[in-house]
Amino acid sequence: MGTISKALELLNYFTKARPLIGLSDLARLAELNKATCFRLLTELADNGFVEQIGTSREYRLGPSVLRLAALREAQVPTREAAMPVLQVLAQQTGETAHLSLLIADILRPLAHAYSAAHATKVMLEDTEALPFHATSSGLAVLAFQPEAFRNRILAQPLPRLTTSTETVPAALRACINEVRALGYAESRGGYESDVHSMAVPLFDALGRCSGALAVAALGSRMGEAQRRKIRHALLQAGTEITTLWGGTLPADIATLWRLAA
Amino acid sequence: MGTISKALELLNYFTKARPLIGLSDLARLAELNKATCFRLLTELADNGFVEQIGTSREYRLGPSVLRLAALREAQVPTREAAMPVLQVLAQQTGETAHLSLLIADILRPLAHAYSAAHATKVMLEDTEALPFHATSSGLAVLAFQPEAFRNRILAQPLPRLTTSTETVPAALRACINEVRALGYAESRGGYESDVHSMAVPLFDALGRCSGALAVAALGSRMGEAQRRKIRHALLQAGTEITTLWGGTLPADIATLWRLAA
DNA sequence: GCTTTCGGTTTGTTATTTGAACCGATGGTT
DNA sequence: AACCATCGGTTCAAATAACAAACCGAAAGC
Repeated sequence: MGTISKALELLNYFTKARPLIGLSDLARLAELNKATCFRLLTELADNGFVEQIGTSREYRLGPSVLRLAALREAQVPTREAAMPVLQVLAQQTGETAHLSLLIADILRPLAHAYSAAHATKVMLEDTEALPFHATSSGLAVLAFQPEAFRNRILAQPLPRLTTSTETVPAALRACINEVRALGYAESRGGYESDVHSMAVPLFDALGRCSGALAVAALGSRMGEAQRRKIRHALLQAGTEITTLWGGTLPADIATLWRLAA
Repeated sequence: MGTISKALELLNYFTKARPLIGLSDLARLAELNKATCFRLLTELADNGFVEQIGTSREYRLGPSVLRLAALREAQVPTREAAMPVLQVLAQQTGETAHLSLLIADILRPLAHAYSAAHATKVMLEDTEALPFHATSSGLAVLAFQPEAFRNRILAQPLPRLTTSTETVPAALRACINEVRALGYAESRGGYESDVHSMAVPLFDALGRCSGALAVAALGSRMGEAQRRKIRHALLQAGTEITTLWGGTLPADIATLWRLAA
């Protein structure tokens, strides 16, 4: 791995749950030599990608990312365009809606919207990456990636997160085929035991699946009527976001979604 | 300069006016060998900081920056917090308000708001960096930096952008002293000949000046009454944003602003 | 006051980065 | 159709920057 990747990877250790990291900590997390980590950090800091917080000497993400993100959104309004649709989706279904993006082989939540309908809801403030094998979003994305990508993911260790987590590659491939046949994915407690979720893939302008849109509900609220409602809202919102992104649904998905709607 | 800085600097060449850049172009812009540039770009692409646009093979900013920016805003709500204040400022003054951040020794516009009051307004869609010596924002920031920083900037070439641009370091130092004495900066056509602007410095939680807030007006509309109005609105908005940032105004500035308000 | 850990620095060794030349493909010009 | 320039991308010896371990002084815990 090159130096640049190492430096950029450092940025990934900053999370909502852990916004400040000290040099030694970060070196340990990234499994780097302290001197190396220091050099990487100072160079990142020189460019405004991290900054040091006065007294404690810890590091946090810097202001450079703001400018770049504003630029990216201006050119490809990803988050901004999806946000209102996400909110409507949460409100329509009464559950938590969230959108994830496939970035460098990792599926990362980018935005979410909560519903006020229930006192209990699925929270995902601190989720940093969604496991492909254990979430509906993961399966939805996996189903529409090149075979090589799927193989790479399924060859990795697939941790059993709950008693319901499917961890057998062959079984997961069967799930994935089903996702392709249905046009959406479903997970019943595969990630957290009492969370039931449904997801649809999202496509970019080149027809590649670049993310997923999901609704995560408490398992106890997930009756057949609710599933139908969620599926319907999800397919509609998925179409909408893909359109807003200037994306194109693969013909078969477009057909499936139209029939189900 | 290290490899990381070279790579991160590549990201700076993407602008609103130039969102897509080809390999050879970028290599020329950054004055890098094409092979080097290619390696940097692929590593950036591996991490989602740039991506290649299908057919044309040009590069653009990638989705990674979105995630990082969302994280940064969650911890330090810079842009989001300032935006509404900026809009009010534009509306109150009837002119263009903009906010810039000091990032790695460069003053970069981060957000702006236009007023609907006049058919003619100052646009700054494509501005990527504000020269310190020729803009009110630049002078406002410069006035509250460590002496070493000022020296560094004033030792660089100071291009004459208009006939009104002040380019003599000694004269600029006098201007800067005046800015410190007044608590705000002013530029009359130093950047663009028919644009007159006023700016105040913004401070972070450690009392360091980390940016500037400015109102840019057409010179023809800048009478004494308008100047007073802008100054008043600017000082108020500057106080507000600094507060929202959890920042602290230096005691002397706080006094100056209170007296002028 | 002892020990650990912190952020940061120094050093010689090592491995990565670099840049000129080179590809095949593409697209305009004559 | 022959030509030429330029594109994105690749190769490989030479140069340079990254690396790990040991070391600092300062602060914190005990």
